[in-house]
Amino acid sequence: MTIKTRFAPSPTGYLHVGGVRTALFSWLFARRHGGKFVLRIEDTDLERSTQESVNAILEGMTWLGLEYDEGPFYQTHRFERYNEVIGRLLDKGLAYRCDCSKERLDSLREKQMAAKQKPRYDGHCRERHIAHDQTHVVRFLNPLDGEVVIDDLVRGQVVVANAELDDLVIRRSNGSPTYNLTVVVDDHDMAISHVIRGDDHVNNTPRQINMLHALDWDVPQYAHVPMILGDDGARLSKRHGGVSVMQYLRDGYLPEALLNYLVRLGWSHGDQELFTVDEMIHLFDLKHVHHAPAAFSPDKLRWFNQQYLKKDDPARIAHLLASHLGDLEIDPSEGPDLIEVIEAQRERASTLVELAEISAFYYRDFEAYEKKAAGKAFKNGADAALEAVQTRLADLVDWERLAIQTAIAATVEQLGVGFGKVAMPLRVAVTGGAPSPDLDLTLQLVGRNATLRRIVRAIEHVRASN
RNA sequence: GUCCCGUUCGUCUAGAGGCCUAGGACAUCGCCCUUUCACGGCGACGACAGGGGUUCGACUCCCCUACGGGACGCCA
Repeated sequence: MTIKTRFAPSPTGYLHVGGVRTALFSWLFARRHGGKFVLRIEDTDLERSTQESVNAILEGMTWLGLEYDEGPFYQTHRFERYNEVIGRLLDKGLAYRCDCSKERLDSLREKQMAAKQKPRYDGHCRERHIAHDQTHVVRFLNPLDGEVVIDDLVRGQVVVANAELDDLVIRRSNGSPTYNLTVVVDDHDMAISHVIRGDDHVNNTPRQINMLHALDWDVPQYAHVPMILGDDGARLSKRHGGVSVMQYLRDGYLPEALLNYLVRLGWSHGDQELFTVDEMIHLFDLKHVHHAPAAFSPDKLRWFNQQYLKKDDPARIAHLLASHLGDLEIDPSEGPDLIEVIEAQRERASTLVELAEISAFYYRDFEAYEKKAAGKAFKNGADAALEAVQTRLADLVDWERLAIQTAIAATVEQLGVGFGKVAMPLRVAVTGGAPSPDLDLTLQLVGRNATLRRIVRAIEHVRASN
């Protein structure tokens, strides 16, 4: 059997991490088994679907590298096919028209709730044989007896009694087909072998299986993966990661870090935390998908991102970092080599945004000294140390770290003080207090002119404030 | 309310009846490294929801309770 999975979002909002995680699992499963991955846009809700949302989905998939082999297919382009299937169901007596009023349905629901029953359609129009009229909804004739068994690849066997189900609407009064019908038709037409989706769909599965049976079509394999919760255990919301995936791009996350974090949310391979995309593909399986919902942890995502920041190709990071530096109105070509700066700073940041912020001082004079650092470094006497080291640095023929190191050491010896007495004020003078690597390397990268200029500025600052 | 699903450190998780004195990761705290900040290393704290069974033996199997989530739309 050819393995084929799909990701089928509805374009009614941004693409968030929950959706991405489901897409990732589907994609991984297809790749793992040499199958195909389909993208299908479920836009039958004409009211709420928007082109912006479609774009957001496409954009997100591209950013994360979840490339699809077929699609995107749009359900709104397939209404003719859905109607054909609905017609077939009608002809076979497996669906019927219903003209129950909203009022009748509402009061029915109220009565059932009051009687502590599950609210559901009572089949009122089943035998009424309402004549053809486009304004009437069409309902699927669900079996009354028996049960539906789902052999779910992650949860095992799930059994639901048909008595719990009702005759769901498959065509609205405006003529458009509904979700449960379109999924069944599309998954069949697109030859989907494995339906991997969020477990908010388990309740729909028995209905879909019944329709599949009515149509005499094969039932695909199902795998319902648990949902992602916010870090407070409640439903994902904007407060904790429920934002558009593109926000993570803006916030300076690397796509592979997000993917790595997400694959570990609900899936595991022993104790392994770090997976390259290739490893994910080779190791992913449905068997190790956890059954319980998982809470999203921004802290751990940051950790993953830092891991990737530390080991990714600097040239690639440079490319991505440039745009974040641009946001700070910094042009990296007007300063030290960006690759060298990245190699010096990378392990001090968790995101590209942070990396840009702590690297700004290499490219332009900072506005103000970091208060705590300045308080410690700019004590009385710091001006003398700065003056002494400035003199030696100004005399350097070669502006490179070894020479710089020697100059600092000579100053320390000349003054007869501890290394920190010179190094601390010097570091703050040059970096403003930002996290920075070894002093000699830092000064080398900042450059002679900027270094000397900043030392003078610091001397003035110390004298003015003491 | 009814149905479905779930429940291991604060969080993500390992765990397929004896390998569990319950392992790893994030976070937190401490120590080491150190020229700041980090990285790294070492360590500490910290969990099988509760109760009944089954079994020589239960985190693992069964039942009940509690709690949590999902579904119950002419949304998907």
